[in-house]
Amino acid sequence: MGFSVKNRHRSVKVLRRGDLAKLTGCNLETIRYYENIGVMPEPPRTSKNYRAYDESHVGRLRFIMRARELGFTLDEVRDLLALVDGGVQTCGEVQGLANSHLASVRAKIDDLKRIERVLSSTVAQCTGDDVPECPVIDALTEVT
Amino acid sequence: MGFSVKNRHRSVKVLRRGDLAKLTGCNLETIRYYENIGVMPEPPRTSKNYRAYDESHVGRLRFIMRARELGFTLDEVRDLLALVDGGVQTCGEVQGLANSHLASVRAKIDDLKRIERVLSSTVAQCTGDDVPECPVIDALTEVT
DNA sequence: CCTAGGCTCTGTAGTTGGTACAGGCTCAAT
DNA sequence: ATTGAGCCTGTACCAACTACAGAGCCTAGG
Repeated sequence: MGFSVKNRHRSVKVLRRGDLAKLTGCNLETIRYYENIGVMPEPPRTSKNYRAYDESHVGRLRFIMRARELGFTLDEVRDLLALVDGGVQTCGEVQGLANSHLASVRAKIDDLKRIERVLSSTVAQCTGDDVPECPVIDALTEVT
Repeated sequence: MGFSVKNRHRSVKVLRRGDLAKLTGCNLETIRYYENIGVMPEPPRTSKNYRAYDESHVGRLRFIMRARELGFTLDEVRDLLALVDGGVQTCGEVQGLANSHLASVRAKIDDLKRIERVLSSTVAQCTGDDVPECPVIDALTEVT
C-alpha cells in the first residue's frame, strides 16, 4: 500500500486515493467529492498529477466519517472542522453545534415514532384477508 | 376558486393547478412533478392548455400526501395506488406493503436512537467552557 | 381600449450526499 | 510489447422536491 518518494534525505510514505479509501473504508469517489465540496483539503500532487495523501489525511477523513455516522450534515461537519482547524475552538462552541444537532436528531425520532404509531395501529386492524376492504387504504382515503 | 366551463347542458366546476394546490396544501410545482413521475394522472386540458382538475384529483393528491406523511416513498405510493386502481387490491396485499414499510421506519428509529445515545452521552461530558479540550472532538478524533 | 398584475404553461437547474461511468494516462509485471 | 490495474477529469444519475426564466393568457381598473 502506498509508495515511496525520495524527499531529499528520507523516503516519505505517500498514500494514493485508493489507499486512503481502503484504510478508511470510504468509497473512492466520495473522497474526491469531499475534496470538491471543501471538507477534505486538496492534497499535494505527484509529478504525474496523482493525489499524494499522508497520515494526516487519514485522520481528517476518519473524523468526517465519524461525524457523518453520528448524523451530522456535511455543513455541520464543515463547521466542526472550521472550529478544529481554527485552533481557537472551545468546548463551548463545539457543544453548541452538537446540541443543536442533537435537537434535530430528537425531532426526527419523534417524527418517526409518530409515523410508527399511526402505521402500526392501522395495520393492526387489517384482516390480511383476500378482501378489498382495508383499514390502511381507508386511512389514506379518509375524507377528514 | 376554480372556474366554470359550459359543457353542453350543465356548467362544470373545473380546478386549475393553483386551486388544487390551495385545496390540498400541496406545493404548486410538486403537483406537476407528481404528474411527470406518474403518480398523479395527466388531467384533461382546457382549450388554452390549462390543466383542468376535478374532485377526483383532490382525493388522489390527498391520498399521496397522506402516504408521504407516513413516510412511504413515492415508489411505495405508486405500488399502493396501483393496488387501489387495479380494483383487485386485497387487504393482505396492502398489509404486506405497509408492514415492510413499518419495518424500515422502525429500523430508522433504531439508527437514530443509537446516534442519540452516543451524542447525548458525549455532549454530557462537555464542560462547555472556553477551553480547547472537548469530549465531542475527542470522540470524533479518537484513534480506535 | 389599454395596461398591469396574476395566473398558467414549458423546460431546466439547484438542493443533499453521494455513486458510477466514459475516455484518457500512467505504471508495474509478464 | 501488451495487459491489467490504478489514477485522472468531467459529467450524469438517485430521491423528492423547489425554484426560476420566458412565454402565453385573462381579468380588473383607469
